[in-house]
This record gives sequence, C-alpha cells and structure tokens, in this order.
Amino acid sequence: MKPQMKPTKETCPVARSLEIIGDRWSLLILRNAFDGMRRFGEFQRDLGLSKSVLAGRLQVLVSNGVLHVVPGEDGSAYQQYELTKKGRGLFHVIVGLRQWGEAFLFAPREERSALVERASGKPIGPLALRSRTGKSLTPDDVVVRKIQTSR
Amino acid sequence: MKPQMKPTKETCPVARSLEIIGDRWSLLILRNAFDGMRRFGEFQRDLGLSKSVLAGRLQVLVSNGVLHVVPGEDGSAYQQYELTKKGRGLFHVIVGLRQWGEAFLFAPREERSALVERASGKPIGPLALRSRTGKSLTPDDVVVRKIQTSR
DNA sequence: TCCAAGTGGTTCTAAATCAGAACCACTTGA
DNA sequence: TCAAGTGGTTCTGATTTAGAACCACTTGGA
Repeated sequence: MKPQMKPTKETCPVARSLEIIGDRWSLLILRNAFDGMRRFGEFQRDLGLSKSVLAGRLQVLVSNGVLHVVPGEDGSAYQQYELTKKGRGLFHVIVGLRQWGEAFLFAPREERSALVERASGKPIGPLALRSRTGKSLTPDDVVVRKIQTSR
Repeated sequence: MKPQMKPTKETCPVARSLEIIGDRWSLLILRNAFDGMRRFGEFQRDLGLSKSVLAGRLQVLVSNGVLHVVPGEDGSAYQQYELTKKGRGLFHVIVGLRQWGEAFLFAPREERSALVERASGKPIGPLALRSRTGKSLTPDDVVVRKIQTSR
C-alpha cells in the first residue's frame, strides 16, 4: 500500500475512502486515535501488530491528511500522531462499526466496551440517517445515482 | 481468513466487527449488495477482483450471517446473495464511508456518484449521532468505557 | 437433442503483503 | 556516562492475493 497513491479513477466515494482506510489495522488505529492514543508505542502495544506494518499504516494516514504528526505535548522529543479535521470526519464510520458490533456480535449480557457521554456517563443514541426533511431513512428508501460513464 | 473464526477474545465491538468485514473487498461487496447486486458474476465484473478472493469473501459473509444464499428470483438454477437483517445493519457504516469520501476526497465540482432518496431523487441528510436527549455529539463529547480486565 | 457459451466456482503458481526478529539511531533519566 | 526505552528500518519466512487454468453444471439457440 503506497502512502499517496496515483490519482484514482474511482467515482464512488465509498471506493475512494477504502483506498485509504480499507483495512483492519487502519480502522483500528483510527479507533485508538479517537480514544486519545497518540504515541507509536501505544498503538503498537495495544494493537499487537508488527512495527513495520504500523509504521506503514501511519505513513499512509499521515500522507492522506487523516493524521498529522505533532511535537510531544510533554515537551519530549518524541512526536505524536493526532487526528486532523479530516480524520475526525471518520467518527461516524467508527461509531457505525461499534454500534453494529454491539447489536449483532455480543450476547445480551456479554461484557463489552461501550461508548458513553463524557459528561454524564450515559449511553448515547444510535446513529441516524434522515432525509433533509427529517424523515428517517432505511436502505430501501435510498438509491445510488451513478456517474454515466462515457462510451 | 477463515469463514467462521474461533471464538474471539475481543471485548471491543469495533474490533469484532473488523474481524468479519475489516477488508476492502468485503466492504465493497456490501456496498454493491446495498446497491441491489446479487449474482457472483455481477460482483466479479463490477469489482474486478479475482474469483478465488470473491468466493472466499462471500463465504465469510455468509458464514457470519451478513449475507444469505437464496434461489435465483428468475427461477434459474443459479443462487444469489442477499443481505440479511444483520447485513442491512451495516447500512450506516457504508453511508458513513460514502459521506466521508464525499466530504474529503472529491473536489467541489468533481463528478461522483451520490446517494439520493428513491422517491424524490433528492440528496439525503448527513449521518447524525445524538445523545438520548437529542443533543448532537462530536468525538470530544464521548468516551469509551472499557472492560476492566481481571489481573 | 446437441453443443457453444456462460456461470460459479476450485486449484495452482507467482507476486505481494504481513509477522516478527534483528538491528540501528536517537532520547531519556538515574 | 550509560542502560533502558522509543521509533523506526531491514530482512526473512509465512500468509494472502491476483490471475490463469481448469472443472462441473446451466442455459438457450440451432
């Protein structure tokens, strides 16, 4: 996986997104970044992946503007990885994975981590997709309008 | 990637989700399934991936209850792949990838596919995450409450 | 009824990617 | 000053992927 790929010919936003973050380690790195993790060694210890793969993934994410490298906040010489605005834009993707996992991959009383409001400690609501007039949307309510490819 | 893995020790719903769908091809298969695609050959032609990888991914998705195999609706002998309820539960994940891609990976006037309401053809609203009292939530408003691992 | 073309795979091989160990350069703090 | 730690890079063997070849079955027109 090259850090910054040559221009893609994909016209689908899903496909373009997956060219950057379409692998398990990248999504787990992002999960951990949302969780406040910053240092290379923290990611490495928590995820248990090889250093060469981690270094490669971080490079892709930095090159694509999802993470940026900043000086250590404690004044140390070690740099840290931080989510950019673009990176924070992936919040709903990570929450979507979490809520799907919660709904379908855990038994009712099985212990699992949970996303809660920082201030109150209360569970949050489910992700919602609505029309611009406020109507709740399901897969059957929407359709993808494709680009007409020239012949 | 085994179709049905041995029991996971992951307590994080994101990690469990990614054990099943944490690769680019699986997510693209799901995108196409939401788009109404059903047949092996359709997926294969549209995605351009090798048949052995496609067969493997479909098997993982079927074994994990995300897709199921149904008789061809036109009475032919060929079977088709269809999203289950569990599979449709991934709708917000796919929409999240799409909306992120739209926001960050396309130039303002660059042509791309779009998700619209089936009935009206109008663009849909953005995914929203709210507290149970209706307050809009950002990454800074939430925190992951971890499982206390025994020592 | 026959059969060429198509479908949905499986198997095999070469290429690419990954896991993990070893190594390197720099930083830290006692 | 130096042992331990950090953040990588490089290398090697293992695993996965891409794609070609092949197989069994289905389809539909001649």
